[in-house]
Amino acid sequence: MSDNHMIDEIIDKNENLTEKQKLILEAAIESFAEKGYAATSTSEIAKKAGVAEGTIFRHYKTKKDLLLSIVAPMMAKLIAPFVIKDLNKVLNQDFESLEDFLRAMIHNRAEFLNANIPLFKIVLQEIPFQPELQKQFKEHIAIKVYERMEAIIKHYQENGQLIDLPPYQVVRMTASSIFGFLIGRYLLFPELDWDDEQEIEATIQFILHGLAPKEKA
Amino acid sequence: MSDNHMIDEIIDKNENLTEKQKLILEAAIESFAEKGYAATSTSEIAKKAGVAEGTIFRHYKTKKDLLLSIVAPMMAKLIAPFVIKDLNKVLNQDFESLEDFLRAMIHNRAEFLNANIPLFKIVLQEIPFQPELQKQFKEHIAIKVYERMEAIIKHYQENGQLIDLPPYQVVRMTASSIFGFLIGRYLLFPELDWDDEQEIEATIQFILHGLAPKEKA
Amino acid sequence: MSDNHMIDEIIDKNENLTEKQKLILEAAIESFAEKGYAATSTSEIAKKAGVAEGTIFRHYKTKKDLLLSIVAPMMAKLIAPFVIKDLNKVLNQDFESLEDFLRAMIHNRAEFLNANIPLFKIVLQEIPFQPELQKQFKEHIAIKVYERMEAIIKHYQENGQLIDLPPYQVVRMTASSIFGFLIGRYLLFPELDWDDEQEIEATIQFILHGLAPKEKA
Amino acid sequence: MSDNHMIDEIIDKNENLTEKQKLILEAAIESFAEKGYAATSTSEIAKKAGVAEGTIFRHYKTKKDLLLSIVAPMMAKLIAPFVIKDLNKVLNQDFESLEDFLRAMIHNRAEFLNANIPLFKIVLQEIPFQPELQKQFKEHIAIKVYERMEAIIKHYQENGQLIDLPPYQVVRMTASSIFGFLIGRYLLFPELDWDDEQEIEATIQFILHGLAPKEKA
DNA sequence: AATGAATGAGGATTCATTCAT
DNA sequence: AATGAATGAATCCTCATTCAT
Repeated sequence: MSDNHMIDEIIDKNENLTEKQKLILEAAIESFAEKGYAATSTSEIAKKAGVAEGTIFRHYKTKKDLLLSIVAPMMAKLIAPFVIKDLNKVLNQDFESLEDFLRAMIHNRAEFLNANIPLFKIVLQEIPFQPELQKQFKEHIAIKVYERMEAIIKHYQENGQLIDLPPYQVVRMTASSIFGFLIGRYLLFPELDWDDEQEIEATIQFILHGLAPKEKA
Repeated sequence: MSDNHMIDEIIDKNENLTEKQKLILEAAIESFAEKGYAATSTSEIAKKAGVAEGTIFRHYKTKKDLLLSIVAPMMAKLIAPFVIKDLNKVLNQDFESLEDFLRAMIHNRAEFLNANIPLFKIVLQEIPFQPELQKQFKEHIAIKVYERMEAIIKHYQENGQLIDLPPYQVVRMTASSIFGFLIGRYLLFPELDWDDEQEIEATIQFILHGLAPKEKA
Repeated sequence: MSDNHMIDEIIDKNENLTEKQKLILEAAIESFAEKGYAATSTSEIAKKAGVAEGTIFRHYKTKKDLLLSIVAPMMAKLIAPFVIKDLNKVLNQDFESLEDFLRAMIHNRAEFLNANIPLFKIVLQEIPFQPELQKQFKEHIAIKVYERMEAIIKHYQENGQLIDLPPYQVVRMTASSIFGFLIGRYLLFPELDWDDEQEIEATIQFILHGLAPKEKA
Repeated sequence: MSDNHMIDEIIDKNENLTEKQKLILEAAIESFAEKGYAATSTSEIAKKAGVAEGTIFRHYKTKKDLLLSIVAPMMAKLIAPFVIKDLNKVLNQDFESLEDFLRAMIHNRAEFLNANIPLFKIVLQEIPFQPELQKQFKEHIAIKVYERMEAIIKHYQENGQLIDLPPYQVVRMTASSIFGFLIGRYLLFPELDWDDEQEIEATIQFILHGLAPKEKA
């Protein structure tokens, strides 16, 4: 809940930024999300932001710089809860059941994404084409986050709440289910009526049953 | 197996196409998949295809035309098995168990995608930006395919093999799990060693358990 | 006389060039000579040539390419008479006296430059800033040409027509005198009335006396 | 010796200049000499000088102003020794022989240029493109200086030390020889080992012999 | 069917200059 | 005096598209 509204955070509350710079970032996020990075022109961003085109380049050396200055903090924030130092401790104390942990995590990240849909779209769409982003993604998500998740998974496997699959499979299946929901909810069919609580609950149950330990005879 | 190798099918075996046209399509697919539609120039495609720049426009009125002529048949083929007329019949006879049906479907589509990764990438990446594609996607996938799936889901729900959730949720969870695997397998970490049989089997079990009907007292 | 009119030769008579390409070269030469390479814009060249700006870049990858395609052949032609294979032979037979040789050379090169003043200006003005040109200049002029001149100088020193200074000094003084005349004549004060024959003759006499062998007692 | 080190004089010792102004001039001289006026940006100068971009324009209304404020005093200093009021008197008393006069002049100007190579480069390179400079050059060099030289030349012609050519030819040949040396020495081949004393002496002898009066029968 | 020269609008970026602080 | 953010025109260059051959 506390780290929602990335756009606010990386833009409005950032006192290092000029007024114009904020306008540029807002305009860039909107356009990149809507038409993609490559199909958005800097003149278009300038016009939307109400600044001169030169102003963009005073603050961001290149157009790609502008993109990275938007996406990099988003990726950092996106994975932040997975890399807080005392995730493990918190875990043992607060979430005795996997179900509660899953529920907390999903709610937390869903709220975060819900508050940052355009940024999320940009990240999803540009990672395949921007090697810098891929590098960041692999280094942070695939390594730091994965390490944490592995520990947590082993913890729940040891106390018998989780099937004994290789951790990466557990991660893949959980992540697929969660992102599958979020992508359907926010990117594919945002115009439909969604009962978020119920959808999340169903997703949690799906994961839990899908990953339930095998019954022993 | 039979409908694999889209690229071959929509290019090499298509006798309506000039030799040059085939070269253009191959070059375009390669470049679009690698750098994205917007970031690929027609002159680049011409060079890679070894044809004159003008030749592209003799066959495709615009660059977008070229994209659509690549993506539209791919989308059609992708969903083909779900819209064959006698899917339902085949179903009743061939797949008494949901597990067998799922296994057959996943194998079939995974092979298809495996044989058409660049095309799959293009579809995934361009749908968000091309309204024409979105329209096709929604009309075909979300409607035709969904109708079929709904029938099949109801069938398995009626004979007690499937949890009693709204069909769209069943579709979402199943699709998430399958695409989650495929995206990880082919797009995110293609360089890793994957034991495809085992991964698919684990995915099937995850879906089956996740969607197993509630045990009745 | 035969190799005058470089502009004609590198432009009008070159059948490899498009009509437009010729217009571009003419316009570029005129503008570069008048305002310098850096201060001439490609849009200006296009306008003067009556072609679209893009046309320039279809034929010359970059603006610098355009410059080099103008200057390189000029430099080659400029030094051509000094590197013809049988310069030495011709020399012995045709020019028994240093005076005749000097007169022939000066007339020849003066006519050449007279016919190519804008190109000569471009060469002079851009060499200090274009490393590629400096390289060409040093490799061709300073080495190939110098070797030839050295042989000729030694020849005239041996038969007692030339002072016994190091060849590079002889070259420097001769070149200074000739270029000094040409620069004054064509670049600094082209608007004055010059009696070319008389000026050249005076220059030749200046060089000859300046480089006359010391009288022996 | 006394008027060497123009850069020092027009910059460091000039108490009218702010500290920042001095930094700007130094940076501008370095950049203009290296890349040419047109190819040097004001932001580059600002960066090299360690001042804000705006600071340049506080002191120099335009970029061209900055150039002129560098070049004009250089041109003035360059010709200063030729326009001192009592050059003629000094002449009669101090330099009975043309040779001594030439030697003194060459040494003096060579030292001056040696101490101001970048400024000299800028003057040479920008005169062809800056009408203001051409005007100054013609008015001062070609007129004031030329008048003095004419008087001196006539003086030495009258006392039989100099050939009876039109003074402008004498000037041209002398100037060519001297500048020919300086350009070779400082601009074309500064990396070679030069024995300055010997080169200057040879140049003087070349001029003297080249301009020696015809022997009378 | 195929070419490739030609186009001119539009691309990202740099420029000299201004002005509020 | 000095700053540096802001400007928008101009920079070089690329683009998708056209058309005569």
